[in-house]
Amino acid sequence: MTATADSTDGSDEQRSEAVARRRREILEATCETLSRKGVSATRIADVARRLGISTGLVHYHFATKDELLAEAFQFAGKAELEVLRELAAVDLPPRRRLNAVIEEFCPRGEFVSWRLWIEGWAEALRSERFRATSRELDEAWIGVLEDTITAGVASGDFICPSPHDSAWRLSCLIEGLAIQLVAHGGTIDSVEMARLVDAAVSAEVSGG
Amino acid sequence: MTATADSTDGSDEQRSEAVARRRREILEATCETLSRKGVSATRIADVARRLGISTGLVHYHFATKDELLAEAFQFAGKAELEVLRELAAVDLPPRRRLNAVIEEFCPRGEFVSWRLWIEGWAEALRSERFRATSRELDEAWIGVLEDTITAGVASGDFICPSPHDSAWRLSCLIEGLAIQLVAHGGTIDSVEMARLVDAAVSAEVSGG
DNA sequence: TAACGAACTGACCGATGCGTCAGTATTTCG
DNA sequence: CGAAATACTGACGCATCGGTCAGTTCGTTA
Repeated sequence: MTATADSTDGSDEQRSEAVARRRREILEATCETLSRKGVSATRIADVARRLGISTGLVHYHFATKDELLAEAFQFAGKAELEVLRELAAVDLPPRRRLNAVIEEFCPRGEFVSWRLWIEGWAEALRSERFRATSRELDEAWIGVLEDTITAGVASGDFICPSPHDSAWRLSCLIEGLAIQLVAHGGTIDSVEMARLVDAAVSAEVSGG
Repeated sequence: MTATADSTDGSDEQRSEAVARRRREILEATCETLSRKGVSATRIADVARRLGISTGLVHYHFATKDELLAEAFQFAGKAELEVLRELAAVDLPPRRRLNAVIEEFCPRGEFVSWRLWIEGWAEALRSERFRATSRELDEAWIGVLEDTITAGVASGDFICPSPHDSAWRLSCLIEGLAIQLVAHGGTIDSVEMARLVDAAVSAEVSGG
């Protein structure tokens, strides 16, 4: 049986540690390549070269290129979800948690992840697997935002008629601004973005 | 001299009417294909087949595939800018104009244009020309929104401390929601989107 | 240490699709 | 009308790249 066989579930547990590590290496290399070159320009040879392995080995672990890309995107999504879970577990006062959540969401540095999400949206137009991953990630983000706002309303820190609606609006606002920052490059900077987001946050959670 | 030579400016004026028409046909066919299949899966043969012409003829009018795609995207952008200009020229009371502008912006029907814009954002990550077109379009949208809000403030219909900021936020909110609607498909519908946008509009233009 | 299977290599095959080009049809103009 | 320019065809060359496979290395177990 080849290592590729059970790729439908991402569980690495019962696979040998070495294989799991190799798969992870390949997925990470794929994500980096994906972020720099985009879906269509990413070659299996790029991924192999980056790791100093043969293209055959990539195919040994991942049946097809589509498989590899979809799984890499999912891998990145899961990593982000992990960050989210940790963020949700930290015990902070509502206002500070909301700031932390939004801070984490907004693009920073080289935009590696955000370039991936933007690629993902375009890919989601045609690929079921990309769409599912992208949706899942977004829903998780909105969920964390909503929970945070709801907690703040319960504690009396926030006034917000519909945490659900506010979470949706804030999440979408941030994504729209991220497009300007990451894809359009130069229309706004992170400071300007933070300013616009902060104003929206204030409006959403303190009054109707 | 071939028809391709002066493709740097898009001016069709001094070109023969027949050639201009042919170029337009090809660009329109390319936009449709682009919207359905995406940038990387669009083949010159697809465009040619759709028009019942040879691939050679496409190359006769457009030097390379990159050229063709970039110009098609720009063509779609210009068409949208045209709609904007008309919208801005209509004389309506501020509230109704704002509604009309937003109505026009939000995704409808088959999402043909919106699928194109989403493709464009991903492409803008690497292509200078796609980035320029996409930016230009976005700036125009924000500009129309800002002008409309400013007019409403001047007439006393709106209360808005910063039409500029509000226009940015509304535009980005709509783009973020469009991703959910068009790319993620099924997370929300147009009615839900309209509801979320309306609430944001009310918050932005009637109070601080 | 022999043997077996898993991990890995890299050359190769086949498909695909862009761009070219020699040639053909059509229009323009002297 | 004849000739030159323009519009157009479609087959072909050529490069690219995904996926296969025969063979090699490595680790593990009897």
